[in-house]
Amino acid sequence: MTHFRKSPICSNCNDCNRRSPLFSLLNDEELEAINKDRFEVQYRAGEMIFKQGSASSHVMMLTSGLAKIYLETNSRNLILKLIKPIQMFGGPGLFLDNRNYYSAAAIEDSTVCFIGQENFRQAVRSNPDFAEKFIEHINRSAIFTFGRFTDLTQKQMPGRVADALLYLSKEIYQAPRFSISLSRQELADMTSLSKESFIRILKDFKEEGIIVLNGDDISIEKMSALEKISQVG
Amino acid sequence: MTHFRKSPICSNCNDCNRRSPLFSLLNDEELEAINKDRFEVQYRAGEMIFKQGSASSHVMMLTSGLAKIYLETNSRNLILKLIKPIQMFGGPGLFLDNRNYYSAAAIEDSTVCFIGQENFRQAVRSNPDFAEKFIEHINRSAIFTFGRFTDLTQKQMPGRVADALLYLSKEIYQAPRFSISLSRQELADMTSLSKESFIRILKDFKEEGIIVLNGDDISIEKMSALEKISQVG
DNA sequence: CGACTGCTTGATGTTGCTCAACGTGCGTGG
DNA sequence: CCACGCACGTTGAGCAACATCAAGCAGTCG
Repeated sequence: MTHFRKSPICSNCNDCNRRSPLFSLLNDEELEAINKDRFEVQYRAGEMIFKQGSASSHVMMLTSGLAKIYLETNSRNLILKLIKPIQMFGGPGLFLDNRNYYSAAAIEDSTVCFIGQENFRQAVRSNPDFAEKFIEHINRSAIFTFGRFTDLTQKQMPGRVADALLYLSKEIYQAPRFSISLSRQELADMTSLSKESFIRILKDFKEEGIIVLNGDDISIEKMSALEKISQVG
Repeated sequence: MTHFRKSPICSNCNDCNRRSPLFSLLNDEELEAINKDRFEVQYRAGEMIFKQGSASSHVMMLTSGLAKIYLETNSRNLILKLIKPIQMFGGPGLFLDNRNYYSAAAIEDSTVCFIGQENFRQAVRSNPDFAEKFIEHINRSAIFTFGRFTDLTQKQMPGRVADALLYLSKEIYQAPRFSISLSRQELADMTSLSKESFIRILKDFKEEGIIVLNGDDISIEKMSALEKISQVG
């Protein structure tokens, strides 16, 4: 089960400060205010962090591990993006109705830092640079979502699988070889395909020598071929 | 062609001020700053307002007419949403790289008010209430996009066509009967269907007595049936 | 009157899902 | 220790959903 840390990994916000471009804009006083009732929670792989529709009272930072942000629908889950350290998430309901418009769950064992919403809001109000940077962050998310939008509605199976592999390689693991901690179902949820279809395309890529596949270990052998497939859709 | 108005429809921002919850938060001085180099452009139906990828130097308000916001892809266009008076658009690249991440075009003859980006930015910096409200606006857009996302990836044809009709009826025309100013292709672009498929489903709805269809005139006869179809997908 | 554009309909082909079966590893209880 | 259940991954077969292609039709503009 989840475990509230008595002794947080970060004793103050300076760690995040060093690593997150957003919080480096706050002065000591503002950081102190945010630091005051900040707390951390640890999650085991598979555990839900928050659920779509529930009340959202905090802004969150992932400080270790790997998490998924996903939309829940009648039938399926749709993974919008993955979150790795140090990234902020939990935004959309903010300043609105304070509800979560997507769900989040840990994929690997993870640590999440919770920042009180009122404190965050106060920082936005008092510090224009911080506000601007935050708007920039939201806009970047929106643009990312647009990209996903066109990818998922316009491309067909091979293009979408290629997208997922490239995303994992370039954005998440930042290497051409990596060991995936997502299940096949979750990989399918990233592409809005059935897991059977995802597996089939993966097999095709393997047989064409584009990737070497061994269980959860993937090595992209022909990066440019994969990029080509991603482009043509 | 487009026509730069020497004598704008709004002589100052008070009109928008009255109607847009966002600008009502600015004081006279801030409004004056924004008003200073504001200008209006009129577009004829079908004309493009700005194009995906181009530089974005202004925040825009639609003050009359009807416009579409759409993503351009290799093959098709995907209409993200429609804009009616008085709504703001043109956001995502703001505070980032100042580029447009979607295209906009007039569907009916329209008037657009252009607000200098630097002036807008200054208002965000100087007025925390305005900043908050603007963030709220962006977040609302993001949430809307999430909804579209799940609708387009999870529902099949009848559900998507029902969504489009309900959107037009409830959000845009705000009546159960309306005369559509979008082409069949544009309606299809709202749903990410081929225009043939869209037409076919429309015909089905007509034959089932859910709508009365006469060219571009649509009357929704069985609203609850349509909502049901939208829900089950 | 002919060319053109947008709408509609039918016929045909492809894509990708569902379902079912089977394999494999892993934990649990006898 | 083995037997069993269970979750996950893999593969194949059949089918539903949707796109594409082609043709016809009405309105419009020169």
